[in-house]
Amino acid sequence: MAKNATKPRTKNYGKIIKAAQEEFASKGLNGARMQAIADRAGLPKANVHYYFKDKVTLYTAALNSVMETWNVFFGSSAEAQEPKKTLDQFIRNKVRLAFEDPLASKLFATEIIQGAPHLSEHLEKVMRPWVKEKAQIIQSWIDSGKMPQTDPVLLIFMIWATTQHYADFQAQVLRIMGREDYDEEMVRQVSDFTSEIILAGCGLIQPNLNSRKIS
Amino acid sequence: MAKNATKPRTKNYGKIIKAAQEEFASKGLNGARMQAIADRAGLPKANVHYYFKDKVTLYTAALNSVMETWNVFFGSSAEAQEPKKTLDQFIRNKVRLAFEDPLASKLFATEIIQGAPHLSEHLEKVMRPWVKEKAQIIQSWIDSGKMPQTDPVLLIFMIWATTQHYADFQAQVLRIMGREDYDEEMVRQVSDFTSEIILAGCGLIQPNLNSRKIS
DNA sequence: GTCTATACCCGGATAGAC
DNA sequence: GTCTATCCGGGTATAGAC
Repeated sequence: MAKNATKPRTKNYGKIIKAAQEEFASKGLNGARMQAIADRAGLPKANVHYYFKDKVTLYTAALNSVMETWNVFFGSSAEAQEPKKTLDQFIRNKVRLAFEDPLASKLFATEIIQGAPHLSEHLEKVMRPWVKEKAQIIQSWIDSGKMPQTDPVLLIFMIWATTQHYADFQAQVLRIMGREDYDEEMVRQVSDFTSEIILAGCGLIQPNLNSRKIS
Repeated sequence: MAKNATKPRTKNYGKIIKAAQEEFASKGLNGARMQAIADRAGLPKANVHYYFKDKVTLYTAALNSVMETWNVFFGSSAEAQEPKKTLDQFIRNKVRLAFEDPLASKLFATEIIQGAPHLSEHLEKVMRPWVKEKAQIIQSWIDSGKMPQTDPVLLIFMIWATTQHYADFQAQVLRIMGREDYDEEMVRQVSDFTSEIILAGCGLIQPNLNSRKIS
């Protein structure tokens, strides 16, 4: 992205971004403290301002960093494979991401809830075309008789909502299930459950092949 | 809640709570401005402090007000009816609530994302037992052969996630669909879609009875 | 490029008149 | 009970030494 990103400068840059993601995700833009970010990064506060001129700039950078990561993950996920396998893989990837990097999802969610003031162009320029493209793939499956009629966009929303829930509402999920933390076993169970309900809901598989009770 | 809530005092009380819900939902606890809340309520700032001694107290009150409303809605929703109708009704009620009062959901979501620091007892004392009770009802349906084996708790999470998505991620949904606002037609379509996928996913109906393309 | 010390402002809270 | 004027802490941002 930068022209000469080979300098040692880049090292701190990354540390600050990561610290910022953590702080912004748990406190929001206004609740976050530059001091706290500096502490997490192991730097004096003024140093942070040296790299990022102000709070909003840093916030935007942290947000963009998350969006880039997500794009790498889901950019060219599946071209025009078979629906069952493609949707299953997509759901499992999203569930894993939610459990492994909940902060990214929380940061994004907070921004959207507040009306996406710093992300509106990204929604328009990146996410909207992305959804359009994927929706067309799904539609082509429907048209060619590979899956029953369903609204592709609402289907994508449903997958997003269900998977991100485990990242964004982590505190609620853990409290209600009486757990301290997530573990690998739960990733598997949520993946199985979510994939199964949605694929069966779309008529791609028969309901209830291997559901298990969890709580 | 108050002992003598008959005084004119109650009028402002309500106005402030409502104003607070709006402000906190769109800005978060830290981003919200007492001045802005006062303006929305049409009162001088000091007046707000007369009724609520500080910002956190007001925030908690706004949050509790939302929780009470939700409890009224979903407290005794369904005893031990038949699964198909009960789940369908529950989903449709939640969708409608999401579209009609997105602020309540946003306020709640922001609080949970940040770790539920002001809601932990409510999660423990109210929501956890609520889920436990509903999960038992679902389990009894499974045990009596009225529906196939599924994890009741994950099912509840899925319904919450999918429905609340339209409230919390309103900005994203509208942008991606290229819409300006929600309307009655969309409430219907989302209700139909969500109910259908989930009921079919649980094996309670056949997939795709009346889906329609929306975008 | 790094860090300490500080200026400045914003906003929550209150004192005190009406 | 209502409102104006003000105080004061906390937090962003920067000046300037190293």
